[in-house]
Amino acid sequence: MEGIVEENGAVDPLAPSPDPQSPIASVQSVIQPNQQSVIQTAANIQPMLGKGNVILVSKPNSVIQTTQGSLSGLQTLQVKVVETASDDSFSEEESPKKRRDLLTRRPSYRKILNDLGGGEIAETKVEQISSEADSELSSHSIPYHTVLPGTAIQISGGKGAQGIHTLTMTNSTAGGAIVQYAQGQEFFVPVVAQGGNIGSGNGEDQDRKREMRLLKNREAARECRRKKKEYIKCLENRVAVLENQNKALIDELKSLKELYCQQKTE
DNA sequence: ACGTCTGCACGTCAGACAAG
DNA sequence: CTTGTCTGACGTGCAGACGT
Repeated sequence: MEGIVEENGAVDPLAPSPDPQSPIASVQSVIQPNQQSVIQTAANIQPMLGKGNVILVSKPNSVIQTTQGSLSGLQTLQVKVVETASDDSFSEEESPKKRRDLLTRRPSYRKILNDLGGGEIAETKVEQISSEADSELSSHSIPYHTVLPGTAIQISGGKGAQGIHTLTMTNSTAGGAIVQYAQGQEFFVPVVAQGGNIGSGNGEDQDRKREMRLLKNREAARECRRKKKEYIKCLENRVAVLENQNKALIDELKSLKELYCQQKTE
């Protein structure tokens, strides 16, 4: 099956792209409406830019750019100019909410990173942290319901200095405590009450819920910041690529002008 | 040494949003 | 509607650079 590379007509470079599994790969347009398109592709869709593939662009005279810096393969590409829906093409029936979503709502960093192919790494990293915490606990035979009375405990793994882990209990509440181990990794350990129930009263349950929420939000905030940084790096890279491209185009224009003047005077 | 400034990372809250 | 997630905004603490 032939691959189709379709220009994403969105003006916003942050606009979400379609399902990556889709045969239609998305490339993002980073120019203003009614201007010629600059199509920038990620390296991971390079294989698609081969013979027999079709690039759909919504504007004539578009420039196609790859991160590889080579356009040689594009000679085999077929570029089709297609009519695409403009921003004004929303039907009256389109709900205001959907319209607003499509036009103004900035996609989340998670979405953006997924589009950029970095989402999976982020997901696995988070899961890895949790599972590492799980395995650390189980490997040291600390059941989740263990009461941790001290503020810090050390557990030797039996393999010398490398096996020593420090668990620091903080934010201790009636409902439990947040335990930090290794490098900033932490988890919540509910305290077993006398009767064996987790928590005891309504207020304590509220406290525990609040602690859990704060902990999760803390981690979410960290993750959000990490993604934001990654995203900003991406944008900076794109700026660099576009600046280079702009420079190259200016040079090309210059030489073509010179050639034209030369031929004119002859 | 000391204060001040600046940048960074963090925790928390609030609000928007999505999923069930 | 409820609950959980994401992210902007705000305030705080810390470290390094800089001027005095």
